[in-house]
Order: sequence, then C-alpha cells, then structure tokens
Amino acid sequence: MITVSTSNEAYHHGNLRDALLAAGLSALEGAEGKAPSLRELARAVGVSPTAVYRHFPDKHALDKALALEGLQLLGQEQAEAAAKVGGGSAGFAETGRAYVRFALAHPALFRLMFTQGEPIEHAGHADPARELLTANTRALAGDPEKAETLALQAWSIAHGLAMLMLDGRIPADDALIERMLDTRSLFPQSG
Amino acid sequence: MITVSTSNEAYHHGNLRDALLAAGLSALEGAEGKAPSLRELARAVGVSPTAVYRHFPDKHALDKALALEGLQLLGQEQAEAAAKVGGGSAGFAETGRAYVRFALAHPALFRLMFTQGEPIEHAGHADPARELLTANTRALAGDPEKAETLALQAWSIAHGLAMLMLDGRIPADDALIERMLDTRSLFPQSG
DNA sequence: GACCCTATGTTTACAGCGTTCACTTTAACC
DNA sequence: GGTTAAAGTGAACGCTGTAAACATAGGGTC
Repeated sequence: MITVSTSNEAYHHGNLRDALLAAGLSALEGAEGKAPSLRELARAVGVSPTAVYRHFPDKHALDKALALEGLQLLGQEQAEAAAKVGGGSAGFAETGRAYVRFALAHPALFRLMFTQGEPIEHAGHADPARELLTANTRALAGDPEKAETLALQAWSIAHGLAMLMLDGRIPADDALIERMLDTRSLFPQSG
Repeated sequence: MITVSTSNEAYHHGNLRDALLAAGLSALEGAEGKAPSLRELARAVGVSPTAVYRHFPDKHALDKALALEGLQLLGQEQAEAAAKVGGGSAGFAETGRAYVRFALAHPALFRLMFTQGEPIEHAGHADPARELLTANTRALAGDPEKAETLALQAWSIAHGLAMLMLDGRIPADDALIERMLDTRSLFPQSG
C-alpha cells in the first residue's frame, strides 16, 4: 500500500507523502512504538517540518492516513488468520483472536487507529476488518438484526479485551485471550 | 473526596493540591471536556505553572490523581445504579449500563482513567468499580474460575462498547446499549 | 518577641511541539 | 527556453512540560 523510492533524493517528486507514512508506520509498529510527532517524521525523512503541509493539511490528517494504513493491516491479518482455520464459525472466532493479537503487537498503532475522531474512510471502500465482521455474523446468524447485534457484541468484547490489556488492566496473556473469546460459551445461540 | 477552601487566597496553605484536582475534574467532566494542560490548571487556580511541582512530581502524577478521582466517581455511580434495581442479577446488568453511561457522560475523564499506564491504586483500598464487579460475579457463578472469566468478559464488553461509542465507531444510542448488554442472551449460563 | 527552617510559592529559561508566513527552488509545459 | 504551479526552506509565534535559582511566609524553638 505504501511505496517508497529507492533513490535517496528527489523527494521533490511525488513520494514525500508515502515516505512520511512509511516513517510513521515504522515509528508506530512494534511493542514499544509511540505516536511520532510531525517534526519527528519530517526529520526521519530528511525534510523541513513545513514540507509536510504540502501533503497533509495538518497533523490530524497525517494521523488519519496512518490510522487508515493500520486498519488495512488489521483487516489483512484477520483475513489470513481466518483463512488458516478454514473460515466458518472457527474462522469467526479466529478473527477475534487476531484482533486482540494485533492490538498487543502494535499498541501505539492500534490506539491511533481508534482515536481519530470520525471513523476513517478510504474514498469509497470501507474498513476491511469491519466488512469481514459483518460478513461473518451474517453467515452465522439467520436474522439480520440478530446478526448485527452479534457483530457489535463480538466487536465490543474483542475491542474491550484489547484495550484493557493494552492499558494494563488485564494481563496480556494468550491463554486468557483464548478463554475470554470462547464463542461457544459467549454466543451459544450461534454456531 | 476533594475539598476546596472558600477563601480566594491563602493557597499558601494546604489546599493547592485539592484545588488543582477540582479544576482538573471540572475541565474533564462534561461531554465536551478535554484533557487540561498543567499550565491551564495552574492558570485556573491562579498560581504559577511550577507551583504544581510542589504537589505532583510531574504531569503524569497529576493525571493519575485525576484518574483516581474518576474511578471513585464511576464506582459510586455504578453502586447507586445497582442499588436502585435491588442488586442481584438485575443489579449486575445495571452496573454494566452505568459503566457505559458514565463513559458517554464524561468522555475525557473516562479516557484519562484508562490511559495512565499502570492501573491506579489508592494507598491500600483498590478500584471500587472493580470490587463491585468481582463481588457480583462471585455471587452469580458458583465456580470461582467461572466467576473470574465472567467478570472479565462482562468488563470487556462494557469497556469495548464504551470505547467504540466514544470513538464514534458505534452510535452512542441508549437502546443499543440495552440490546448489547442483555445479560440473558450474553451469559446464559449465569443468572 | 526574635530567629531560623522548611514548605510553598515565583521568575526565568529551555527544548520540543504544531502551525503560519514569506520566500526559493525545481520540474513540467507551450 | 521562459513561465508557471507544485514542492520545498527558514524564521517566527504561542503553546507545552520541566528545571534551576530565588523569594516568602508560618510555625517551632530559644
């Protein structure tokens, strides 16, 4: 999704925006990642702070672009995880585990993804993680209203668990994730 | 929990700490509240920024103290809500609704309460909201391990719902809260 | 009642932040 | 090949949290 030129110069043509996003993601990724400042990213890319404003109206826009990248990544990892167990009800449960694993693996990025005020929207096509969720629940529950409730409940519990673990309220323990996201005990009406 | 003197002066004696916390809470409370800066609070209280450092080692310590106040408030509101419906299983469900309602009523405060790194601890006695939770689940589930799982699941779903609503991912709708936190469908093994 | 000590405040200063403005460079086009 | 618009620079502003040196006031002791 991001392409950076190999030439060390010529930022003067086209790729500053992507270079900034790449620098931002690499600052955010990893368990020790933290939200980078605008000036920090400009430095990392070898450009003056104000150059950033040629590509983003303000810091918030930069953050939103980074959040969008994060959402794509999350959706991707979830889809892969679900595919690995063969989809269906097991795949649904797996997307939940992948969600929490993603949050724990990229805490700063995950936080950024959800702190941007409005939900992020790529021009036209929406959040892939969310699309996956609604597709899964529609397949599991017959009634569409039941499906939506199930989707939001599943999302809430995964998100809450992720947040509470990130915030140090609940030990970030793999076995605990397993126990908490047991769909059979949680949502007995489905699957 | 916080007491502020009525005299407009004499901060030189005793109450700057409490005055700062009061100013902080009033900045945080309300739907439009935002996290106040240290200097902002110093200004509000009529004191130089560095005076704050006589009472808190750094900004983070001030934030933690504010978070602690928030946790007390939350626990209080939950207990009241549960008492109003007469405790028991209905009371348990009510604490969940109160949790989400609190988050929506005081977004900035709620965020602050959970972004302080380590869980907050008042010297000795712990988070009242959490005590209420474990007491409730122990009463509902016989097996203590089942009770703990239930507690963490209930916490996660309430917290996740609150966060997703605060972040604009899910409409902050009262009827939706009701539907999402329906304990009978969520945790059929209990109550 | 004078004295000193400690708690609590002030002033000044520094580096970093996001952002604005005026200016310069550069690549592309007729 | 000169013009123009896009994409960069540099200096500056007000904000932030924080450190260091200094001022002041109140309480306890002689």
